Amino acid sequence: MVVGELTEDAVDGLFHALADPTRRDILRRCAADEPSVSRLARAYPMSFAAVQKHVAVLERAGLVTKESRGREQLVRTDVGAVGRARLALDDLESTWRGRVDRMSALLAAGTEPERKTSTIRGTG
Amino acid sequence: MVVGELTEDAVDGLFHALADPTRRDILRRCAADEPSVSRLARAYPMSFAAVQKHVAVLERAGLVTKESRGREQLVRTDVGAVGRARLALDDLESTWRGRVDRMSALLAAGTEPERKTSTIRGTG
DNA sequence: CTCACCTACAACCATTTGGTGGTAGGTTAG
DNA sequence: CTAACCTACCACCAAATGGTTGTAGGTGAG
Repeated sequence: MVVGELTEDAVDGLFHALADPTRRDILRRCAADEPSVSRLARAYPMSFAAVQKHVAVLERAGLVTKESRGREQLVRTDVGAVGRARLALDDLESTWRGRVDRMSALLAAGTEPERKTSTIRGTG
Repeated sequence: MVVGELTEDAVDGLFHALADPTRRDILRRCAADEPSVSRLARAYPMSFAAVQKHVAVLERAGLVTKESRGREQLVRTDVGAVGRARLALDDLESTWRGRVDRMSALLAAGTEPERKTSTIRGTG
């Protein structure tokens, strides 16, 4: 039992969303700032609709959330969602690492001061 | 090997290769075992050529290696490569962790340590 | 109200992807 | 040698992706 919350489709969407440099840049921008979609769009050499689609892909993957503020939609990166991608990698690795190694990884994570500000929630 | 040498293209290839359930399953199989391409192909409800393409995608991403043994090509998962994907996620996270940390410091020094949703113009 | 702006959504197009089959070359067995 | 097998590579096709433009609706300012 590893990532019970993450279905194969969810992992597909997660990695697919991450497999694009524009989308990864959007993630960086919307983690440091909280721009509207149109302001985001001005940062890239493509149309507003194209950026809108990228944001939609990220939103479907659960990597960003949108918050209505007036006539704008503020986009913000869900920091914990990247933790879900990490869990998907853990799940992959656990296959060939075995349970003992996995447990030691958990122990190592416990002894080290991991980030507390980004709670890794399996619930999406 | 320094891992900071991950180019954007490399990250693209990594995540794209991981964004497919068949390819992820191939990774699991070829980490536990070291099957030939044809034996691998028999495990999936698709043609040999299709599986061959999936293996090629994984190989280009550096996730598996092929070893010639007679007339066969044994496929094996490069365990360290998944670590590279993890580092790509680390890179993503570190970007905004640093910036968020800096912004928090600025906010703490200047005004109340609340979110930046506090009044922007006027004091309300 | 009008005007400007932001957003969502549709239609459309070029390219890529994921699948198919077929063919050619190399290797092991008989 | 022939036969059987494994692999690489080709052409082809349907579907998805990434981009474009255009249109319609909602919101804020004057």
